[in-house]
Amino acid sequence: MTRLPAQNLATAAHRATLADRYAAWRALGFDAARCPVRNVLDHLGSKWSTLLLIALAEKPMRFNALLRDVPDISRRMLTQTLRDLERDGLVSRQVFPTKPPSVEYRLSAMGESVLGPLTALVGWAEQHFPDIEQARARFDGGAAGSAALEGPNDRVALAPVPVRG
Amino acid sequence: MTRLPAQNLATAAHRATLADRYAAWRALGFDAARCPVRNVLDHLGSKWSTLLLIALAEKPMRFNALLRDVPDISRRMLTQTLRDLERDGLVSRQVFPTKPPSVEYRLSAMGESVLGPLTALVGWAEQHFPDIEQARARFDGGAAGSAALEGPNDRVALAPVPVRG
DNA sequence: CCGTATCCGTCCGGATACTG
DNA sequence: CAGTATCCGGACGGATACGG
Repeated sequence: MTRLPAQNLATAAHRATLADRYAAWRALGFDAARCPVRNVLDHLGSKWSTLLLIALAEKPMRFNALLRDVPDISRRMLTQTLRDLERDGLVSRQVFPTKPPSVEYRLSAMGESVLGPLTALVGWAEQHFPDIEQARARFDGGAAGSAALEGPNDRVALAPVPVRG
Repeated sequence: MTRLPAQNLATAAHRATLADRYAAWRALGFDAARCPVRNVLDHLGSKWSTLLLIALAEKPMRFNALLRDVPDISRRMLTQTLRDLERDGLVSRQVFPTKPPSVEYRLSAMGESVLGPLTALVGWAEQHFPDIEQARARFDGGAAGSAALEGPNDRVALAPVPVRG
């Protein structure tokens, strides 16, 4: 009733786009090897890769600089994540034959091209972070806690679904 | 020399945006609990959540429908991922008191709002999937294989970096 | 300085069987 | 139909020590 029509149109468009791709993936047999979501996004969603891409977005950095900059990462995970990113062609590794040797990591052209979509998603995450924390708090303490706060928003079952017509 | 100036400007803007946020996170102590990337994107990047969001983008679905639709997912992971998405407020769960009971999952308003950024990222993944596969192939077999293919593209170390000024 | 190797605990995630 | 419980292998991920 009081919904925003513009927003509905926008999400409807996104729905259609995604539904089409989803159907296409299914048509291709939905092989894990051929599904971009499972092959590409799973890597990007890995614990540290996004953070590293953002760190490298600022400027090229050396190994120990990254180690200091991303506070909780361990040597092992830094090496491993950088290698994964390098393997996917998002980051390039440049060795300077100094003594002691120094290695610099920088975003490749493809790595820079992902910053756009990534920025959008990070922006969404920041914008909705309060809502998400609120939803989590409601969900976690919700069962035992206040039932009166959310009365009319809880959708109740009114029209039973026919069980597999 | 032959770079595209427009693209450089665009990525420069993204760089600046991300660098600012990164600096802001650092200023806040970089606590894991307060970093949207680590708190929100890690969940979205989880193995199945993106796929489920896309599946639910098409239309609301019931448990076993999702189980059939996302071929490789197990009951356990489907339950768990749906609960996580529900906890974050991206998916709502509606129980119909039929016999046997039926449960329908649908995107919440916030869940629909993520489709935009997600579509962008999925689009990027699809667009660059061939390049990524190529990069992987080069990286995996690259060390032993053809060195002549990529001659002038390999950046060599020319100017040694001063070791911590 | 830039990693690799090793050890080791934790959690992810699949298979199966069972309940309401 | 829609889950929960249990088991179990393997991957994730930290700490430490060592090598180039």
